[in-house]
Amino acid sequence: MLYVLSATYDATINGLALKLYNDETEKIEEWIDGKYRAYFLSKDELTGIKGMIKSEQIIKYDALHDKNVSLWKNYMENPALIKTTQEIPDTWENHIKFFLGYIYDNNIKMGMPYVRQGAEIVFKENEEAKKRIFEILGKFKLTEEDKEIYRIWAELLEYPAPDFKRASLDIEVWNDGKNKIPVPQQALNPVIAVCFVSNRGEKVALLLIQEGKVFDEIPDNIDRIEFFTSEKTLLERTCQLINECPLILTFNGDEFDLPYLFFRGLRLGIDEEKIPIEVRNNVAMLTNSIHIDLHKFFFIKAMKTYAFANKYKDVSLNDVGKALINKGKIELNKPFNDLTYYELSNYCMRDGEITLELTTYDNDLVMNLIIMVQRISRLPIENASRKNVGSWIKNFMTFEHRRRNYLIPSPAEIKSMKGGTVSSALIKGKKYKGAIVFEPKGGVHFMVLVLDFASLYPSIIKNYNIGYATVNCPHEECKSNKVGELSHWMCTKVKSMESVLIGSLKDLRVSWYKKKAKDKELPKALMNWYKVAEQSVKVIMNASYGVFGDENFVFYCPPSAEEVAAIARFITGSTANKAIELGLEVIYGDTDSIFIKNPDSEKLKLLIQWTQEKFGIEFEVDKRYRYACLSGRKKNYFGVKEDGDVDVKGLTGKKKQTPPIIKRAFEKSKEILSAVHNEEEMEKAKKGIATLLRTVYLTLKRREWTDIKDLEFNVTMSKEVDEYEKNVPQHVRAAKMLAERGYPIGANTNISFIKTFRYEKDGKNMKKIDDIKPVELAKKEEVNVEKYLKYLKSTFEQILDPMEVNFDEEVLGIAILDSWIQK
DNA sequence: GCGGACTGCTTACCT
DNA sequence: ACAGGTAAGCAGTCCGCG
Repeated sequence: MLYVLSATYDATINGLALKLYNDETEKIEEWIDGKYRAYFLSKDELTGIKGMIKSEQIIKYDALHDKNVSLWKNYMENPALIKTTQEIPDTWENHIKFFLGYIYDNNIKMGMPYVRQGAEIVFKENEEAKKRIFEILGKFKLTEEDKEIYRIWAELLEYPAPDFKRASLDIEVWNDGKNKIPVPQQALNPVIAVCFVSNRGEKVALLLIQEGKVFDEIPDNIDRIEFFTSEKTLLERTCQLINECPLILTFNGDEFDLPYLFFRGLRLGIDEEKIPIEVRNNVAMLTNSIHIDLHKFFFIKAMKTYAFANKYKDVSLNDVGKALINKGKIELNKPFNDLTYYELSNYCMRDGEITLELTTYDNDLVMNLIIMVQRISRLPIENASRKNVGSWIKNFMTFEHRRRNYLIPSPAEIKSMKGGTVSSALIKGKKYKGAIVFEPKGGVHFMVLVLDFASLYPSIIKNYNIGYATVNCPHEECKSNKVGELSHWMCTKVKSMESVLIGSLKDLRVSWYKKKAKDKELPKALMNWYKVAEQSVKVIMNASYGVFGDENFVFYCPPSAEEVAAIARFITGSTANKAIELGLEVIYGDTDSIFIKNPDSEKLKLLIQWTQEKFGIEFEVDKRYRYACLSGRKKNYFGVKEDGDVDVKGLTGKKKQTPPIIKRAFEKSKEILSAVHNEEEMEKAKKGIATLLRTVYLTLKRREWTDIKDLEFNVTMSKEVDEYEKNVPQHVRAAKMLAERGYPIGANTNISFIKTFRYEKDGKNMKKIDDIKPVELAKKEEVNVEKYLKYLKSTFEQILDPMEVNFDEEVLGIAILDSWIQK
């Protein structure tokens, strides 16, 4: 079968080219269509437009005004010419990319199986999947119109995907260790090593023979090493291997490996046509195969937080590898040039292995996530794996407009008709008021239940018919349909597209995929597939409300976003009030959750019943804490589950910037706290933690740490050094020091620094000044121990305060006494 | 000229 | 280019004092 992975505009034929993956030959095939012409719409008949081939009159439904409109559909010679029409007033749909328009108008199911039929390709149905879809649809009571949408989603989610053949590619470039990062566009230094690792078991290293380098033992984890005396031949061989593999995976290949190969190839006199790499703005495409840059994929914020639960902190191969497959980069202590052939190929091969395995671990989870996102978003795989959720949602909503023959409104039209927000945010600079967070009751609470609303925001979008067309709709009779505190009203006559698209995905997830993902009765492969489906939908669900409040989103609609948040406050707020009214003890709650201490089961049942009936949203016990320890600060607590698992939320000890010496103490405290079942054991735990902290305190005080790296703060520098205009934070100062010494420092790098001090002349006296230094430059004597003790204290106060332990008296008191006795 | 109070910036977290 | 709400620490500024 042929899986549609990619769609592009091909200027040489002025048409569309699809890339299809053949799962029998494991090769990419091409399919082209030179007939399709892009078009735009206009209110009036237009004449004298350059490149216009023909026009016809059509009818579209205008959702903003809830009426049909007669428009002119103007076909254009080529997509470049459409751009020139964007400034003409009363025109629509001239921002749509050629290949996306093609996908919409021809209902190309991206990522789905097709077969050839003569010159055409047709969708290949799968009987087993069809049976399951039938079963799924039976679970819902739906109108015919809605049923079709559920069916379309279910089809995309149910059809199996093949085990795609793929290989990772990694290159190493000559470097003399002076910390200069090689610039791809210049490609001054030779490529000395190239590695390919495929999921069919092949591991190949291409090495450049260098003068003076010793031939040592070849690592046994490599199938094949090919040595080259000429770099040009090595690159030609690389191109050949790229062409032979349908999918090429890299980590940062968009910005480095592929452009480097391309420009280096040109520099060595290889014909541009013979290099199968197309370097574009921040993206590198392959002519005959498909390139997926995993750095881009793991950088997608929604993926990072919702699919991978923030397990990796910075998006580096080392960090992601360690976090997801427990495999990090090989640490080097000398420049590439000084490595032996063995060391070099081993290093390069490891990077290649990590890159490949990131897509194969857990039954090809990541590869399947990419395919699933491609299907739901209906984007070419290169776009789906690089673009953020906003692009996914934009694309499937645009698709749905074309499918229903709706006019796609311009962002300006939505904005001018729907206006702005009416509430004010608590945070300066934000557009509207968001979620409610209850004041936590600080202290240790035994037996705490956490109840929450399943997919609260998507459920609100569905149940309250939120959308750009339905919020503050043009009908007089809808104006009284208000919920919560805001003045916006929702349409009672027309269902919003958002409520159907997002509501159906939510329904499918809640009543099918969530259960099936855990169903051990199912064949293993199917259960795994369901896990992927469940996760992909979750990622999209969690972001679905936010996009409506993002001014860059094409269907940006501030009142929609604001109304969703307001209804959520209303729902969670009334639920908490009802709980109190029933005599339950609410100790905390955040956005969609409510923490109840030791509830009476009858009262709890009543609350759940009341809530389900009143709001029609699943409200259930999500977690049971043997005890929860609330620091008294919002978004800042830990809870110990019945199995002893410790859930830590927002505490400083868990933050990535916290120095390892303090983090380790925090982890040990978690172990101690995990064992606590009652008040008595809690008393013991308090003593255990005090003893633990005393040790850390003394280690710091006596400067007895073994490695200064234990003291480093790890902070991400999110911008370039010179973009910090308002002030210069500590980590940026550290970055500057490193940059001066030639270290490669740029945006999104992690900066490790030590808090230090120095003396400065103050008249006749010397004055102590707080300072910082990059860990690479800091010396033991300079360490500002006082700062670390302060940080230790504030980190642990978050758990000691609620446990009624006084840091100074009960922890330091012991420590001071202890150090006095020892002297 | 000094130092505390205050604001704003930045990062990392929560839902 | 999803959203807003919160904690914490630091940079820089304001302001009263004298």
